[in-house]
Amino acid sequence: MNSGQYHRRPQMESLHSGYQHSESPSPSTRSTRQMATFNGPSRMQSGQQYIVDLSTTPAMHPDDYSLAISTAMPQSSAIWSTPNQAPMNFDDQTVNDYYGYSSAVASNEPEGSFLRGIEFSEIPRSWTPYDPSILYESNLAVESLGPSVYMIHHDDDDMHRLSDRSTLGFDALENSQRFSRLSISRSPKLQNHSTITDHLAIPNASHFKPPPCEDSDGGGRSSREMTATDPDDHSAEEPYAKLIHRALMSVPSHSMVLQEIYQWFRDNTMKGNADNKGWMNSIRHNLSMNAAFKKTERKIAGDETKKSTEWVLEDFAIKDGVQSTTRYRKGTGAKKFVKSDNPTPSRQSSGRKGGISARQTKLQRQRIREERSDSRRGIQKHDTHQSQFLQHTLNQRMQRLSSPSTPPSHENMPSMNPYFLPKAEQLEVPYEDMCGLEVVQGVYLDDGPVFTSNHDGLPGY
DNA sequence: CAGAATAAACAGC
DNA sequence: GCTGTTTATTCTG
Repeated sequence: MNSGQYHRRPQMESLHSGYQHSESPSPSTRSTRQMATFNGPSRMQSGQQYIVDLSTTPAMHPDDYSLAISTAMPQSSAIWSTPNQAPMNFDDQTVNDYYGYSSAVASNEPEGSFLRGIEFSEIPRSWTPYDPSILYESNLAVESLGPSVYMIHHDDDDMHRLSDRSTLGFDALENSQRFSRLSISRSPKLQNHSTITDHLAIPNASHFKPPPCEDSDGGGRSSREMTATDPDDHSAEEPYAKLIHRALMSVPSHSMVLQEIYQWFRDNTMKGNADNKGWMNSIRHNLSMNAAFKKTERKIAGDETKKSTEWVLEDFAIKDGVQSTTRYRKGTGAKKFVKSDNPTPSRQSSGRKGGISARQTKLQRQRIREERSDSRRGIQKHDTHQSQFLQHTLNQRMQRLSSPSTPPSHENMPSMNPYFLPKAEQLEVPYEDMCGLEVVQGVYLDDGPVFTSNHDGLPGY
């Protein structure tokens, strides 16, 4: 395989070479708007075209490759499809009930309206909203955005518009995690650009700890990571599984071939710039071992004999994020590996190298933390106020969760995913209280998760 | 002890 | 040689 063929900078993917600009009536709004159209990327079928509403981004620069997506999506068929799955209809409650992920993947709207009216196959692989406020307004999942999203140019009006969102009060805080994730997903390669969080004056969401039920990892560690206290060094903080997850989330299809993942790492992480190829091995290891990633084959258009192997995010991973690869080994569940009494010297050596590297990583993180703590002392007083504000908000959330008049929403429901249930100590509210769940045991098989309840032998949900 | 990084053996193509 | 899977080891929190 020619690895070079995948060497595209993700920031450049947003605009296909077929980009054109025109004045045309919007088919969705029937009003005359300034529109840009462009053909899709290579994997789109020929003839498919994109419509971008520039009216929402009056200050788009020609050399800014970020795009605006119209908020006036046609409300037609509700199709959720990924290239590797049969289309899933949001309105089909039976489908959503099984996995419980789909509608909440994309939207907080009860009916789950993420990308209603457009099919994923029509979306460029680096679909990139230009204005983060669009995400805010349309409840799009920020997690679906890659680092390339955060390249925004310096435009005072836009910045003021963003800053204005900081005054939205509770609603703004409700969505603070989205902004938080924006900040933590910031690409280190884009440090020379303005970033959303650089200008967001919302009670600085990047310092907030997300509610536990929304913690993608479900563990305390990740709370530290996901709060993005140090947005610049997150790539050094995040484990491979999460980085891979981010890579796949950066494209609308949530799928990449291995070489694309490699390239994403080169472009967006420090790991990908290492001299050796150990990081590639680690990526492959994580892809293989983590149930969040599924290998699929897709025939290459034009040549039915050739197939490309793509790695796709599982539905639950799209919604919930990934969990540790170590804890969760495909097919074997929590298989315990038997240590051999006489490990080969080569294995010993490998393990030692891994340990040494882990220690170096830790020291590096310590240095970075120390440097940043020095530079941040001036804002600590502000942080204290933010923490109190956050605690108040979280209390409100938890009250709503436990209120009998407020049934748990999809958003707050723990998903049934093959990572099993999060540890009890990680939950401030027991799952049973939140969702009426019984004690559930699960086994993940190749065909998917299988759960049993503690009575009647019926599924536990 | 769980999680993470790392290396390497091995098989298939 | 690349890809994918699996096993093993060490170190950290």
